[in-house]
Amino acid sequence: MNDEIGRELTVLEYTILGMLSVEPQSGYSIIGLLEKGDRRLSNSAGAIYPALKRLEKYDIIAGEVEASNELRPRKLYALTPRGEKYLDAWLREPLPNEDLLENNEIMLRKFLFAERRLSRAEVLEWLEAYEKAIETYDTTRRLWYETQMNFSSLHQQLVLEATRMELDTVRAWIKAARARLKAEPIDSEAPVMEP
Amino acid sequence: MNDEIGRELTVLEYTILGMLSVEPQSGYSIIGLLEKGDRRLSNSAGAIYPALKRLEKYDIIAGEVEASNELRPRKLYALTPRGEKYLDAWLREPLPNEDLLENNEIMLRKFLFAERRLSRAEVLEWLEAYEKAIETYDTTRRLWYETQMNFSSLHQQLVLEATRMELDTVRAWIKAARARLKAEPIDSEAPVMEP
DNA sequence: ATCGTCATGTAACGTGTTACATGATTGT
DNA sequence: ACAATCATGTAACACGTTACATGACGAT
Repeated sequence: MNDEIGRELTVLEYTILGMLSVEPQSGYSIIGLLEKGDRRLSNSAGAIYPALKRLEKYDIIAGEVEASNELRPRKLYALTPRGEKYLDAWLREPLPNEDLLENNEIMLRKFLFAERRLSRAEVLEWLEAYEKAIETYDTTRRLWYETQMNFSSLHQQLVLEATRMELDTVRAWIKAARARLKAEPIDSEAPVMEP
Repeated sequence: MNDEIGRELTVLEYTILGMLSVEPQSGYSIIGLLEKGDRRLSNSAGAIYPALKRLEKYDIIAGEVEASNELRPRKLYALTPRGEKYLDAWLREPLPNEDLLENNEIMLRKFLFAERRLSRAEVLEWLEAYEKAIETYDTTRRLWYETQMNFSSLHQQLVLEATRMELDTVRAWIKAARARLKAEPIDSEAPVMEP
């Protein structure tokens, strides 16, 4: 039982942890979820089943064959206490100063899973941190290409404009999300406290 | 000299082709370009140099050591005629109906490289096709989650809202880009015709 | 004299891709 | 009877990551 894994989990692995945190899943059901939802992720048997085995080996998830009275037995995986720690650490992890727009999908995934794992206050803090990181990202980006703007061709200018628009969209979303979260009453079982 | 490679080139490989289409580059200079620009791509020596060797093996690019009078020799790669065909085929490739938002960065990269490879008319057609693909993407997406919206939690609703906003942004950008391209006069050497 | 930059490369490793294998069940 | 779906898995392969190796040049 190694306490240290020695590497960061992959996005796929964290996503699996997030899914399991909502409800125990089998390999097959995870594939289904990935097909419907996240298009960027693998969703192939050759990626999922080995990932589940790895996570089980690390004692991050635990699999159990569903009640044997079932005719078609599936192996249901659930988070171990250690797995919950890993998931929560990922959700609370400080935001990167670079690659923010590039990882916006991952940010949204984290936000999604945070609903059940973090308190409303923590989520609001997280959004605030995200907003600040976006500002930093934006100013450095502006400084960089203001020097180069003169040389830019038409297409280059348009691509830069696209990233600017995307940044503004993320900013607007964060603002809206914060407002929504402040206005809306807290869900019944949002921050689970029991073991 | 295999005429068929037997696989699709990777995004990194196509990006290298695009860079070489603007100007011959060495492995080291490509690393520099990737560091400054595309954050999502590898930019590590262990990825670039093997990729260049692969592309050279396929006769898609050709490397030549820079004038030996130079003290520090660098191997400059340029597109072969075959490589130009591969790049142009990629740029003209029909757009996917799925994964559009997920691949928006790739779309922008294509748009960037298209400036020198496609005619203004072709670029406008491409943008039109992109716009249509976005509409299809949007309607199927709406249909899908209108059925599930009732069950959505607050965070789920906000994530869906985020993707909706991103879609609108892409739409708005396409509109602006088309307008700009129609208004702006054509660059001097936009579609290069000489060998 | 040494450090940072320019410049090209290799080796081990690991995740994800593609394709295949297996078998029971449900629907037509 | 046959196809599609449920369900789990394996094997070959390959790209990218990390780390290391090498060496010349310019600056302090």
